[in-house]
Formats: sequence, structure tokens, C-alpha cells
Amino acid sequence: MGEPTRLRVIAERLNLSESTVSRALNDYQDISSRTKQLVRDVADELGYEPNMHARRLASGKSDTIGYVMPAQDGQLTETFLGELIAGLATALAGRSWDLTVLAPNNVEEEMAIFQKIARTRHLSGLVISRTYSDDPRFRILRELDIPFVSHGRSNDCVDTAWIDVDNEGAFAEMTAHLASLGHRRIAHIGGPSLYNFARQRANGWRRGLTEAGLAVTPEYAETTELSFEGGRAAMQRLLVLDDVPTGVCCVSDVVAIGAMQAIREAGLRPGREISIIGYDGLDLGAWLDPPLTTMRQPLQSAGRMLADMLIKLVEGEKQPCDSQELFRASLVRRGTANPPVEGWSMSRR
Amino acid sequence: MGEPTRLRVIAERLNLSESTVSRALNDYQDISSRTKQLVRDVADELGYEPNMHARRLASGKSDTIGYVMPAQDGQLTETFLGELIAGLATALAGRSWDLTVLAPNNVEEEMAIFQKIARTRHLSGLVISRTYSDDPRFRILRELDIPFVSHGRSNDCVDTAWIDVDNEGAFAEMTAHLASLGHRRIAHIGGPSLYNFARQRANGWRRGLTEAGLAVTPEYAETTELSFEGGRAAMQRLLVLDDVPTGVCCVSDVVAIGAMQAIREAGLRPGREISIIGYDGLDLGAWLDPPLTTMRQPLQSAGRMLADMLIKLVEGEKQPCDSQELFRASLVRRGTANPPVEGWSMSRR
DNA sequence: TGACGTTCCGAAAGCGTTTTCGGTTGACGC
DNA sequence: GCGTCAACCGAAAACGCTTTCGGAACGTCA
Repeated sequence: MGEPTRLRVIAERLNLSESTVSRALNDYQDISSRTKQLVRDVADELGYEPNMHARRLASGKSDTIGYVMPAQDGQLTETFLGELIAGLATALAGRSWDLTVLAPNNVEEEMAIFQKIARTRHLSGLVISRTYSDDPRFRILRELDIPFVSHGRSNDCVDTAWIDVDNEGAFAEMTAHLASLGHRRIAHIGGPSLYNFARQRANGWRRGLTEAGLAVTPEYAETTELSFEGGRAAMQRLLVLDDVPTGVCCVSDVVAIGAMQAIREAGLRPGREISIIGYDGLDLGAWLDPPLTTMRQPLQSAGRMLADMLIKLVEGEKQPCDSQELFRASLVRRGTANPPVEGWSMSRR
Repeated sequence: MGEPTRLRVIAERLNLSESTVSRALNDYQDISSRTKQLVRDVADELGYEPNMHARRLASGKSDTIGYVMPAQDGQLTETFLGELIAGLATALAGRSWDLTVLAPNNVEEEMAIFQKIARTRHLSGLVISRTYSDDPRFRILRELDIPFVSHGRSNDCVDTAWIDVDNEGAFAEMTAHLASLGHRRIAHIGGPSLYNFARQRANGWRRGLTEAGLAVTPEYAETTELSFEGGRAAMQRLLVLDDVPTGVCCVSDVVAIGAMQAIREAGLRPGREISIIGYDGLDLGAWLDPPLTTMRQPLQSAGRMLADMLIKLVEGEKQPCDSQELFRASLVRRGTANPPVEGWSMSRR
């Protein structure tokens, strides 16, 4: 392959100085358009690619953002990760920025990473996800003055950039849907309230109940971990209640699938004696028996948006508080949400 | 935050030269251990972090590897991606290398990326996945002299580094299992033979049949895309055969789930009239009704292995042909593979 | 005591860009 | 024909580190 083309060889070839060539390629105003064209032609011909390390050293910019992976606890949440990362990568590639992935194993490591970035500035910005209700990262990153955007909100995110889904609205709608089908005993299987989205969804369920004129029964508010087994366990607890609910709003499709299992194990059929609605809109749900009714998040392109936002932040084109986007989820009617069965009432009494 | 600590300030503080400090930190042999300790202490105290751009420019090494994401066609394949990327990232972080993610939108873009890497060497190596039977990338990367390891094999991978699962063995075992249950009409729903793993799995099915003393019926060799719908369509084709198979080996769990749907739609029950075995070992399968029998890949830690291998390659500690690892998959018995129903035979005749 | 090694460190030349600061042209107006 | 002003371009100093090379200082051995 020989020597890689550097600025120098194209300068020599045109009898220009390196600095002129550099500015020509970077479209400076003090270079004649004739020269610019000349330089560009030769650069193309020679297949010139700037040495990014030199460029970054000299300019002080890194043109690289980091994606902080969520802790590896959940399971199918990961379905989502691939798409998100791909979205980030392609959006960045379009502007010839790079994406590096960070995978801290615990909070200490995560903080160490932040400190290092603050010191070396080798990453221009960060994308974080899986936000907590009380998420210290928001404060820390603000203090360290590291530009970032989050996928999901937190308590103190008024001044920061984020994109999120209207979780509360979605669960209010979900609950309203069950109510409109005739359900009056509507439960909620939520996630750890540590997660902000879990809290929002629980709130949505409560709001939905209230708006439908139904009371908020405390025993109907279950909480569990975000897994199949978690959903199953929570549903089992609901099944031994005096008044078993006839409709259940689940914090995620995965949890809903676990709940369906518990329902079957009790000799019932999901969508008949007990209606179930999930959340996430996984394609998978359509292939279950019966197919899972769910809410679809409109975030296929979350990666692109996050990347675009972050770049604008880094380049100072926008303020964090102007970079906030809320999306609505939409109901996907499939087979697990139907009117309650007349006269059926399961009771342990 | 003030000025970030540079080599110079720690040199001045100790009345040493920058070069000495640099070599001390990099553990050169010509620095006394006393000096090394002194330097390290001050570096710690000042929270020194080297400027990686400067370091990379000077050393010519990039200490960064790239992961080339597979084209975004499949669906639940992505489940796997999150774990893989996390594995790569953590393994690299341990040696303070970086991971950058590449997401080419098509083959041209992928080639352009390769060319650029070859010219600028801004990535020390590459991890590729989703390999094809005839995968031009192996040749190109070898020609461009870019170190790489692949997740999955290809036709010409004898001289390259890879990790893979013994797909053929797995499908031979899967087929043998069905045969041992008493099945004699065993079909295969395979993936596009463009993918190397798909071809290997089909071969495994054939070998399994032969070893069980069964004939290889061409009509039983279905091919489809790797999706729920693909599995459904393929199974529908098998269901209208003169002699409907009683056992089906599916190229993936996702395809198997689609096939189960088709079976139900035909008024039959998976695991009763027709047995199904999937592949991938998704946790999800355990939560289906009935739970899906499958083969589990032992590749949770694939990311780590790939990263370790690649680093050794880059550093010249190993040759590509010495970096090849083959794993075995293992049968996970759940509910969809049972002895054939006596006397049942579905025929369109 | 001189030759010869070792051990340790400093000087200096990069690495390939960016970016500031002047300086040289030529045009233009008076 | 002189000053003025754009329009363009070159020189040179960074950016912060690595790495080679040479040399001082010290010891060892004949």
C-alpha cells in the first residue's frame, strides 16, 4: 500500500504550503475557490484521509461521543440496544464522528469514567440510558461540564437534554383501554421504582384509574424485577388476592409474558379470564398464543435523535433545556385484552 | 477544574525531563525503580491521565478496535448484540483499549470503511460477525492487512482468527434427538444459505438423518429468512406436503416460533402432532406455550474472547491460525420435542 | 590508573494536524 | 504614483506525547 498520503505530499505536489492545504480542505474563507478545488482534486486522487489523531491533538476536539451501556441486568431489554447503538453509529458516521461504547461494571467504574473524561476530554459528549428516578449522573455530569443527553428522564432533568416516551400517558391510556372494555378491577405490575420509567408508568396507571372513576386499590399495585420470572411471580401474587383483578397493565412485554405464564398455570387463559397489556411493542408479542396486546414505543430512531442532539450540544448550537423531546406510545391491539368474562369471579374465599 | 495535568507539570515538579517521566510511566527498563516510584506517586497525586490523542499520534498505535455491526435486517438476533458489545467493551476496558462501533448501511460503505482503516490505521483491528459462506471480507481484510477476528466461520477462514459454534454438530445432535424419540419424517427449516451458519446447520441435519439411517428427503429441506414470518411461511409449506413431517429442526428460535404459529393455525399443537426444536437457547423460549425445546449456544462470553484474541493478534503474540475456537451447543429439553403421536398421519391425499 | 561496562537520564527530533499572524500581491481610488 | 484595502497564501508555533541516541556518572577489573 505504500506510504499513506499526508498533508505534506499533496502540498508538495501543488507547490503549496501544508497550512494552505489544510485550510483548503477545511473550507476556510481565506483560500481562493480555485485553490480549494485544486487541493480537493488532488486529495481525492491520492485518496487522502486525515490522520485523526493528529487532527484531534491539534484541534483539541475529539469528534467522538461515548455511549454508556446500562448495567447488564435485564434481558430482552437488549433487543433494543442493538438498534439504539446502530442508530447512534450511523448518525455519527454521517458527520464523520465516532462512537465508542463504555460498559462500566458498577457505579464506581462509571464515576471513574466520568472523571477521566472530564480530565482528558477525549470524548466530546455522552449518551446515557436506563435512567433512575434519583439519578446522580445528571448532577455529576453537569458539574463536570460534560455534555450529555439521556435516554429517559429523571427527577432533575429540567436543565438537561433528553428524549423520552410519555410513559405516564401511555399507561393512563392503557388503563383507560381496559376500563373501556368493561374492566373494573385493573392491576399494575410495575418495575423497580428506582427506575424513573417504572415510577412514571405506575403513575400513569393511577391516573388512568382515577380518570375512569375507579379506585386505586393498593393491593393491585405490584412491583417486580424486569424479567419473565418477575412477571410470573407478581402475577401469582395477584392471583391469590380476594378479588383477583380481571385486567393487568404490565411494565414491559417481558414481564407480561411472565404474567401470562402464571395465568396459564392457574388454569386460566390470558385474554379471557384475565386481560393483559404489555409495553414495548416487541414484534415477538404478535407470535405468542394468544398474541400480546401492547403499547409500541416510537423510538426506532432514538439513536439518530440522541446523536443529533448531542452533536448540537457539543457544538454549542443548542442549549440542553432546548433539547428535550417527548414521544407518545400507541396501543397495539392484539389478543390479550378483551372484555371481562361475564359472571366470572375468582376468589379464594 | 483548572489545567489538566500534563507530562510537563509532573516533570517540573520532580526536576526531571518529560521524556524520563514518560518512560517511567511506561515502565521502561532504563529508569531506576526509585525514579519510577517517585513519578508514579506524583502522577497519582495529580490525577494524571495521558492525552490519548497525543499518545496515539506519537506512538502510531491506536489501541482501539472496531466492531462492525451486522446489517440491520434480522430482529431478535439483536438480543445477542447487546451482550456481545458489552463483552467486547469490558474486555477492552480492562487493558485500557477502546471500542468503536461501525454500522455500515451496505457493502459499499463497509468496503469504504475497510479502505479507510487500511490507510489511516486509526483502528488496530476489527471484529466482524454474521459471516457469509462466501464472505469477501475475509479476503479483503487479509489483503489490506487489517487484523481481525470473526464471529462465525466462512469458506476461506483457515488462516484467519475466529470463534464459532459447531453448528453442524449441533444440528446432527438435534436431528438424532428427534430420531431417538421415534420420529422418521424429520424436516429442516433453514436460513438463507448465503449465511455460513445456515449452510452448516443444514449439513448437520443431513448428517443426523444419515447417521440415524433415515433418507434425506429433498422436500423436507426448507429455506427461509430469519424471522418469525419466515418460519411461519416455511412451516406452512411443509404442512401441505403429502407426508407431513412429524419433527422439524429450525435454524433459530425465532424461526421456530413462527413455525409453531403455523402449526397452531393448522389446528395442531406444537410438540404433539409435530415436534419442533429451535436453536439459540433464548430464555424467551421457556415462556412460550408450550415451552420451546432448543439448543443453547455457550457464547455468553463471546465478546470477551473476541476482544482477547484480537488484542493478541494485534500485538503479534499469536498467529491468526492459532486463534480459532470451536464451541459445542447443548440440547435444552423443554416442551416441543416429544415422541410422535401414534397413528397420526396428516395427508392431503 | 586507565579502559571498559552499566546504569540512568536529558536532548531533541519527530508524529500530522490546526490555527494565528503577518506578509505579499494586485486592484482601485484619488 | 501613492496609499489603502482586499484577497490569498506561507511561516511557524503549537498540541502532548514517544522514542532514539548520546552522554554523564559511577563502578569494576586488570
